[in-house]
Amino acid sequence: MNEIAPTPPARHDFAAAEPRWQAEWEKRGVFAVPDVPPADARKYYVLEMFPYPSGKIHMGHVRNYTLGDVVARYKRARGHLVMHPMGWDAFGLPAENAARERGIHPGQWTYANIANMRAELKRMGLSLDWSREFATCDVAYYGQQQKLFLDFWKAGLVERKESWVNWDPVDGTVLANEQVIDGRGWRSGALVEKKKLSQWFLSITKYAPDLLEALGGLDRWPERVKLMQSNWIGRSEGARVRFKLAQPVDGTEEVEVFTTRPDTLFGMSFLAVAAEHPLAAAAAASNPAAAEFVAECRRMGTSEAAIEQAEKRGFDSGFRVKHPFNGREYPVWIANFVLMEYGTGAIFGCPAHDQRDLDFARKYGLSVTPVVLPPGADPASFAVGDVAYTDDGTIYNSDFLDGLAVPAAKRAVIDRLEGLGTGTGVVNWRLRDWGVSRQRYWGCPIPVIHCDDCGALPVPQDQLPVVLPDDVDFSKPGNPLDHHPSWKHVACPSCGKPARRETDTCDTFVDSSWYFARFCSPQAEPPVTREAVDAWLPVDQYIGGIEHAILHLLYSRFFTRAMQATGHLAVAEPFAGLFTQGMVQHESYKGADGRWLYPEEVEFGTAADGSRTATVKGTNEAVTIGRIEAMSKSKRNTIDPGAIIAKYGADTARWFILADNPPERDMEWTESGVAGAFRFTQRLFRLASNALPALPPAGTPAGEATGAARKLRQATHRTIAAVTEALESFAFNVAVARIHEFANAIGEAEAQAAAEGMGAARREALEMLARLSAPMMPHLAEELFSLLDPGRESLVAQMPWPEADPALLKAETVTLAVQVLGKLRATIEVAAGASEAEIFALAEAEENVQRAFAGKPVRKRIHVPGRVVNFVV
RNA sequence: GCGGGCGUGGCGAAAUGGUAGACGCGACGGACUCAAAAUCCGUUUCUGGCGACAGAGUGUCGGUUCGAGCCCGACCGCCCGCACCA
Repeated sequence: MNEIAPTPPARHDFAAAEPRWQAEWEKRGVFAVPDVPPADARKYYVLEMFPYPSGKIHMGHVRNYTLGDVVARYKRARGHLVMHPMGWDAFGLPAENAARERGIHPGQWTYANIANMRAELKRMGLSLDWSREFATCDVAYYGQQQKLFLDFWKAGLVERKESWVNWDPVDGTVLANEQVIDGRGWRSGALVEKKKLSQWFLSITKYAPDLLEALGGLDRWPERVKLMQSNWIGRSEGARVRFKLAQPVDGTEEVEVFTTRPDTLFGMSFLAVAAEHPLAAAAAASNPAAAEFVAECRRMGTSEAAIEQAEKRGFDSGFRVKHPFNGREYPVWIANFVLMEYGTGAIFGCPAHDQRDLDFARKYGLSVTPVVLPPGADPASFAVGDVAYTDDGTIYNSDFLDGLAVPAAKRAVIDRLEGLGTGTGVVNWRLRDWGVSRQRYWGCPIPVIHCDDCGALPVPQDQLPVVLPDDVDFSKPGNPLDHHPSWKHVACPSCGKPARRETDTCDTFVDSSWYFARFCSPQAEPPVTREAVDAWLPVDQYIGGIEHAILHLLYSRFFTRAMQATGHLAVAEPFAGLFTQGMVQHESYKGADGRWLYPEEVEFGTAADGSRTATVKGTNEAVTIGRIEAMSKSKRNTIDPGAIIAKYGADTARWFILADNPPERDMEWTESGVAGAFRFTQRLFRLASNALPALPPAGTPAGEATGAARKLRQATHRTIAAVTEALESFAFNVAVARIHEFANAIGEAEAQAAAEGMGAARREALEMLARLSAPMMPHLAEELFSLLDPGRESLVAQMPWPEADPALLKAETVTLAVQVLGKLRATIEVAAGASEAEIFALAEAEENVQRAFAGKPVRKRIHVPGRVVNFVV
C-alpha cells in the first residue's frame, strides 16, 4: 500500500460551478433559436405551462420545468433544433387582491414578482431561450390579443349573451367561485346571490363536434385527458319534447324538455324546471312561497359542484303539463338540481329509471312507474325500491312501445313525436359557450365601444391597443375601470356621439390560449408571424399539471381552430404531445395550539417505540405530524426551492425531483431524499476525480476489451441503451436508477484498475456517465467533462447523444426461471443459443424441480425464450 | 353529486401477462478514525426453520390464464376537475 497519505478527495463546488456554466451557455448562445428555422432543421418545440407570477417559484414549478428541461436537452442532443421558451401568465385576481390589501398597484406587484421569479428560474440552469420571454400583461401582448378578439368577432365567433354570476350584495362585487365559501362572500360573509349580466362569449360550441372528433388523432396525449375532455364536451343523443301546459302561463302554452331517455316517457311522474327557468319566475311572481324557494336556489351560487352536492329539493309550482301521447296531467316542479345551462333547463322525471329522479320522487311522494323490464324479470312482480333500474331491458306499461328493446323504443318515440309535431330527435352537447367577460381591472380590456344609438362596436384598428389606465382606485368595491373618472368615456367610432368603453376585461384563460403561438414570434406586430408559427407549431411536447386537463387545454384547442379560421396559423391542434405531471407534496405539521408550522420550524426525534416524534425547534412544544398532502401556503407545508438550491445546488434539486417518483404521479418532497441526491452528485465527482490519474488521454479508443474491462464496457453500453429508452418514455426515475447502477459498476471497477484495457474502459464509462446524466444534472455534467477532457472544444450541452454499441449489448448467457405449475422452483443459467430441448432437459434435471413434480407426469412444457420455463404436471 | 385517475416492503418505488420488490431513502451490523463527520462494505417483504428450504404476499372480494401487480367485474380508500383560482 501507498505510505503517503492520499490527498483528500476534491469536492464538487456547486456554488461556484453552477453560475459559471450558466454564464458559459449564455455566452455561447446554446439555447437561442431563430423565429424561422433553417429549411433543413428538425424542429422540436418543448413547452411547459407558463407560471403565474405569484412572487416565488414553488416546487411544482421546479418539477414542471425540470421535466421540460430534460426533454429539451435530450432532444437537442438528438440533433433537433429545440425551441424552449418561458413567459408569464401575468393577469389575474391575486394582483388585485394585493392592490386592495396592501395598496400596491397590480402592475408594480406583478413585474416585481416576475423579476424575482426570473432570477430564481435562471438559477435552476434551464436550457431556455430567454430572448422570447414576455408577460401577458405587457401591452405588446394583450394589444395583439385584442386584435385576435376583433378578428374572431368578424368571423362570427363572438357573441353577447346574458349569463349568471355570483354576486356579493354587500361588497357590490362579482365573485369568482373560489371566493364563494359555503355560499357566502369570502370578505363580506354575505350570502351570495346569482345575478344576470350581459357578457361576451366565444362560440366554442360551434367547434364541439370537431373538438370531440379530433381527440382521436391526439395519439401522444394521455388517454385519461382525452376521456375527460370527451366527457366534458358531452355529446348525447336524445330528444326534445314539448309538453302542453294544462293552462297557459303568461301567454306561454308549452314547456320543452331535453331527455336522453325518450323510451321512458310513459314512466313519467313529474316535470321539473330550473330555478332560473321562465316558468319558475312565473310561479314566483304569483306565489310568495315559490318566490322564497327560487330565492333560496339563487343563493347556491353558480358553481355546478355546489349545486349538485346540495340536498335535492323541489317546490310544486302548481302548474301542470299534458303527456304528449296519452294526455294525462303531471305536476311541474321547480327543482334545485336542474341546470338551466344544460339542454332546455327542464326535464321530465322518470323515477323508476333514473336515480336522481327516484330520490326526488321518494322525497316528495311522487309516483314510480317502471317501464323497462330487466331481462328475465316478471312484469307482474317487478318493482323499484330505492335503486333505479338504468340498464337495458324490454319496454312495458308503455302503450305502443310495449315489447320493444330500449334503442328501438327511443327511435319509435322520436318518430311518433316528430309525426305529431311535438318533439324532435336531437344531438345535445354539454359544452357551453365560453363566457370571457370579467368585471375586473387586471386583465386584457375587451376592445369594444358601446353607443346608445349604434350598439356595441369594435374599437377601430388605429385606436388599438386599448391600454389599461395606470391611475386606478382600489379603495372602492367593484371594477376600477368602471368607476375611473375618464377612461371609459370615448366618442362613438360610428356616429361620433359620446359613448362608453367596455369596462369588462378578458378571462385570463384567453391569455393562456395562444401564448404558445406568440412564443414563435414574440415581437411580431400582427399577433403571430405566419412563417414562424407555420414552422414551429404544433408544440411537440407540452408539459403541465393534470389540473389543466380540461379547461386550459380545451380552450387552447378552440383558440388554434379560431386562429386557423381567421388566417393566423395553419394547424388545428396546438399540442401534439402532452404530459401531465403529478403534484409535489409534503408532510404538514401542527403546533399544540392548532396552528400550522413550516417544516423548518420543526425538529424530529425518535420515540421509545421507534416512531417519529416532532417538537417545535428550540422548545419542547409537541408537534402533530399531519398528512402528506399537496404543498400549500395555507397549510405551510411548503419548501422554498430557492433555499434548497442555495444549500445543495440546482443539480441536486433537479436530480431528486426526477429520481424518486414517476413524473405523472404525486411525489413527496423529503429532506433525506434531497440529502441523498446531494451525496450522489458528490459521488459522481469523486468517481471521476479518483480515476483521473489512471486514465489514458482523452480520445483514446476503448477498443476490444476482455475480462473486467469488457464487463465495464458492457455496463456502459447497456446503460446508454437503458437510459435512452427511459428518457424516450418519460421514465426519468428509471433513468436515474440506471445511472445509479452504472455508478455502482464504475465504483466496483476501481478495484480492478490494473486489468488490461481498464484505463480506456474507465475513461469511456466516465465520459458516458457525464453525458447520460447531462439532461438531468447539466452543470455537474459540464464539470465532470471538463475534468476528464480539459482541452475539449464543445460543451456537453452541444454534444450529440451517445449511441450504444450493439456488440456490447448481447449477453453470453441468460438466466431462466423454472416454474412448476406457475410457481418458481429454480433458476438455470443457459448459453444464449441453447435449444429448447437442452433447456427443458436442464430444467427438469434440477433437484427442486423434480421434488415439485412429486412423481407426477409432465403434461405440458412452456418455454418463453429468455424468460421462463413452466411445467404443467 | 357527476366525470377522470391512483393504491406494491418501515418509506419513495421497479417490473413487453413470465424470477415481485431493481434503484434510492431509512434502519441495523462492520471497516476507517483518538472520536465524530464524510466515505467504503454487508444485511434489510412477512412467517417458520441452524440451514437446505417451505408457506404467505402487490387496498378488499371474485373471475380469465400453464402463469396476474399487470387483463375483466364488484367494492373500499385517497387524489384531480366541475366552466369567474391559475
